[in-house]
Amino acid sequence: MSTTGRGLHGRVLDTLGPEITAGEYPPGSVLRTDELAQRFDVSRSVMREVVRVLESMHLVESRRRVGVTVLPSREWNVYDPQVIRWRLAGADRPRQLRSLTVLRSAIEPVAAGLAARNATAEQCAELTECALGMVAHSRGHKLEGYLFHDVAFHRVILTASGNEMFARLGDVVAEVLAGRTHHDVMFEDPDPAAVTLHVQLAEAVRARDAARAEKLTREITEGALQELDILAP
Amino acid sequence: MSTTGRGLHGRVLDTLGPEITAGEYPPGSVLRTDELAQRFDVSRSVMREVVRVLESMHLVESRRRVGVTVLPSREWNVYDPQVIRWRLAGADRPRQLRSLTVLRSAIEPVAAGLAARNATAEQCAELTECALGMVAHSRGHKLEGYLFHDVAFHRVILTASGNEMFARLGDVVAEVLAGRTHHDVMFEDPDPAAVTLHVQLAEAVRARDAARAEKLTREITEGALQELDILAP
DNA sequence: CTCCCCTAAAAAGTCAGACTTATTCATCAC
DNA sequence: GTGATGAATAAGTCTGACTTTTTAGGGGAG
Repeated sequence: MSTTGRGLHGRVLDTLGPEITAGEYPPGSVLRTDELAQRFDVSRSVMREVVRVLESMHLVESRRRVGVTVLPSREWNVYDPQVIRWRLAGADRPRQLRSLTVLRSAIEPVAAGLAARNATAEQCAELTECALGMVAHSRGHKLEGYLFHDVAFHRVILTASGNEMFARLGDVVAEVLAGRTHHDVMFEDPDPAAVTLHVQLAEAVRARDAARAEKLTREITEGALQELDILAP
Repeated sequence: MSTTGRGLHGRVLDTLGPEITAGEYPPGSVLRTDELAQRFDVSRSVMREVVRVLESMHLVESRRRVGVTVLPSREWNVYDPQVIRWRLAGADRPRQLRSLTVLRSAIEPVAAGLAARNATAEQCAELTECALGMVAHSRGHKLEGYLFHDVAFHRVILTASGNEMFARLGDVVAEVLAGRTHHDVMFEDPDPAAVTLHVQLAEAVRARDAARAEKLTREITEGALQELDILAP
């Protein structure tokens, strides 16, 4: 699941990328391509490709006669799935999880409202199926099964919204939900109220009730915010 | 403003990237690095770096013995500012502008609510200044001046939210607003109601009234949706 | 002494060519 | 028909030489 193909290039990237996003090099630090190539025992060609990719993510900037400068985190492409994974794997995972949960709380209600308007019959069926799966795994420490259906549920909502920007956040939501299950809260069974909300949301979408779908999703995401001790607006 | 530095690498990227995002190569099309290098009259090294970057944006996938395969748009990193610019410059600009405006309508109200809680005194002052600037340029075909202050206003809101994911959408909002002014609607002076809403929003943030700030922003973004004939939820 | 220009050095950028490796496809034996 | 074998292909990697840009430093003119 660590993504980046298995070429030499990918392996170097998967080491250097996390180091940078973890803040191991303070902004303004200068790296030299040749030194990096030596350190990773790869040719300059490979190292240059790695630097180019990091540059396209705005993690670094390469300038002649200067070297490869690490940029401040304000510049980073924080929506790049790769960058998100690297940061979630690093030390400031909690902060990251909060940012993303707040993002969810903004996006998902609107997406659900659109899904209620645009979802196909097939998507409605998938939604119901996922909700039922969540119910079935909501008791007896079946956290993995619950997570699976939860992720699928939210993915369908985002896709069914018909907005590609929303659809592309499916992976982000999946990471957030997985993070919550695996590392942070949720030691026991999920909150029964949350399960009920998902079932009701599936119904609302099927009934084409956009306002209700939006409201229910707002309740779901508010629960997620509270779990992380983020004040509800 | 076309971004990507001025190396050979950047120039090739600025040609090939837009071609791909414009859909000139249907998904599944196979490009060969050597042929591309010939076409652009650059060495394979440079071409490989370009392909690597396109791959990191999930526009293409490179596989041995196969070549460089163009991926379906569903895979693209549509939040990459570079990709956004390329697509906005291309043929499906209108669709793109709609997607982004819907995204705005989800994000900005929540961001404004957070800004009302977190904005510094300095940011409140900036906000007021921007709003006054908008008022000053709201009559007499001073569209450029109006746009400038409008962009600055929304940037401050997104930054003041304190959420880095929101803050990073400043550029996107700037592109959307600029697109609206330069190409699409708005032949005459801006809607006076919108100007008033911005002034009131600046006041609400200064007064730390999160609920009001959120509601006012929702009205602003609903106006933007209506301009593009997108049904209001 | 200050300021400007000129030179030299440093690091990225570019190129060319040789070689390696993985993958696919077609052929052939069973 | 199925499975193993081999050859062809295109990306992947390495090396070394050369170019270009930018900065820093030194020397000369005022």
